[in-house]
Amino acid sequence: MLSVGLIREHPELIQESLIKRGASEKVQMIDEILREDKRRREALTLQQTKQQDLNSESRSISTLMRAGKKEEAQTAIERQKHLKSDIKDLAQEITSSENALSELLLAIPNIPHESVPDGLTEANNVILHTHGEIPAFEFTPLPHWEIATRHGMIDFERGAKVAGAGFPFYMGIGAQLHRTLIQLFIDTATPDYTEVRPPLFVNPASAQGTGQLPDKEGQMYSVGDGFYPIPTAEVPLTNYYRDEILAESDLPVRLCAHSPCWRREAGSYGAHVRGLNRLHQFDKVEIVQLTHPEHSYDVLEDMRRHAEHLLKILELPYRCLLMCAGEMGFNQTKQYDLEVWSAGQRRWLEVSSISNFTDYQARRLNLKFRPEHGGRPQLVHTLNGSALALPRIVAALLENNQKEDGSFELPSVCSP
RNA sequence: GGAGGGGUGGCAGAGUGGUUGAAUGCACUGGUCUUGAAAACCAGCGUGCCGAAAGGUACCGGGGGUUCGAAUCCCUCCCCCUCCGCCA
Repeated sequence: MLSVGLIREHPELIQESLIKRGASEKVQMIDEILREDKRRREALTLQQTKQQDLNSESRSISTLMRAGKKEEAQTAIERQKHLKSDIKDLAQEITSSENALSELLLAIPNIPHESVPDGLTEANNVILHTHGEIPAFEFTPLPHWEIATRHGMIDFERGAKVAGAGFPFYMGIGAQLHRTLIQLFIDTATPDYTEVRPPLFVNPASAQGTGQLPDKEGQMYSVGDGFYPIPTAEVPLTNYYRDEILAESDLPVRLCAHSPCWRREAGSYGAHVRGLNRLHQFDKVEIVQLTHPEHSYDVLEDMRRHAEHLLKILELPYRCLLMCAGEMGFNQTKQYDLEVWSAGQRRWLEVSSISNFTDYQARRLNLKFRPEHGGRPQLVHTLNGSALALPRIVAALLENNQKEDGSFELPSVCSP
C-alpha cells in the first residue's frame, strides 16, 4: 500500500497516477482518504491527551494510596470514570477510522514510474526490443500439444483424469527436459542469488504481505488449516524477512527458488488455455531482490537482463515489453514482460514478468533496513521476476525446433 | 494425538500488581586515556503513531478481560521446547 503521508502531501499526484492506470473511478477515494485520515488523527490526538490526564491521575492515586489517604484516592478514582469512558469511545472511533482507511488504501494501486508509457491496453505496451529470428518453416508447424503427445512427453488426458484439466503429466523425456531446464535456470541464478527451497504452503499473513490477499484471493487455492498453496515462489521468498529490520549491509538480498505454482485461473477458457499455455499447476524459477531504495531501478534492469540471458542461451526468439500503465500489476511501478515466439501457435507467449514494487509491498510486509549512518529504519524496495516459467518454455522449444518429419532438435543446453 | 514447560530489547537474562520502556551482562556507537591498538573508564544505544518542535502516547508472542493502575492476575489464539505415542 501507499503511505498515508504521501497521499496527504501530494494528493494530486496520486490522482493523476490513478487516471494514468485507467482507474479514474477511484480518484474520489483520495478525498475520502484525506477525510478519514483527518478524522483518525483528530480522534487520536484527543484520546492521547485524555490518556495523559488519566495516567497522571493514576500516578497521584498511587502516591495517595501509599500515604494512606484512602478517601482522597477514592475521589480521584471517581474523577477518572468519565475520562475512561471518553477514552473508550474515542478508541472505538479510531478503530473504525483505521479500518475504513486501510480498506481505502488497499484499493489504491502503486504509482507508475515516470518511464512507464501511458495507455490502458495491450496495444500500448512498448516493444523495447526483439531478439532472434522468427523461424520460417516449409511446412505447417504443429502446436506443442501435438508434438508432445506424439512423442509421449506430456499426457494431458490422463492428467485430466487423475487431477483435472490444467494438471498434465510430464512423461519420460518430457519430464527429463523439464528437470534439465529447472537445473539450468537455478544454476544460472546461483552465482548471484541464494538458492532457496521454500515452503509450498503459506499462511494468510504471508499471502497478505505480498498482496495476494485480499485482492487476488480468487487466484489462489486454499487447503484446510488456513493454508494457501503458493501461486508463485515470490510469496515465500518475499515474506522471508517480513516484520524484520535488516542491516543496510545486508542489502541487496538476492533469493531464487524453483517451485511448483498453483493457480485457479478462474474464468480462463478457449484456445489460449490449450496444452501448456495455462495450467493450474506449473513450475517456475523465481528471483527476488530486496534492495536499497536508491538502487531498485538499476536492479530491475539487472533482473531483466538475467531473464533475457536465459532465453538467449535457449536460442528462443523473444521480445521485451515495457508494460503500459493500464496493463501493469496493481503493486508494480514498472514492469517488463518477456514473450517467446510460439511457432506452432503463431503468437507470443509470456514467459517472464519482472517488476519493481518499490516500497509498496515492503510497507505491507513491514520490511525495513537500518541506515548505516544513523536515522530511522527505512522500507526496502522489493523486486521479483520469473527466470523462468517452465511450461511455455517447453512449448516454445518444441514448436520452434520441430522438423517436417515430426521430430525436433533442441539446443544442447537442454540435454541433461 | 497425549502429558508437561516456556515465549521480555540484537543476543543472554532479571523482573509476579504501583513513577518499569523495562535491572544486569554481552554486542554495537561515540568519547577519555594511549605513539597506535587492547584493556579500563564515561556516555549513548528498541519500534510505531500524534506533533513544526518541545513533548506525548502505545507496544514485554497476538487478541480480549479484571483493576484507579498489568510485563506481572484471568480468558483465548499462535508459536517454541521436553517426554510419550504415531510416522516418511
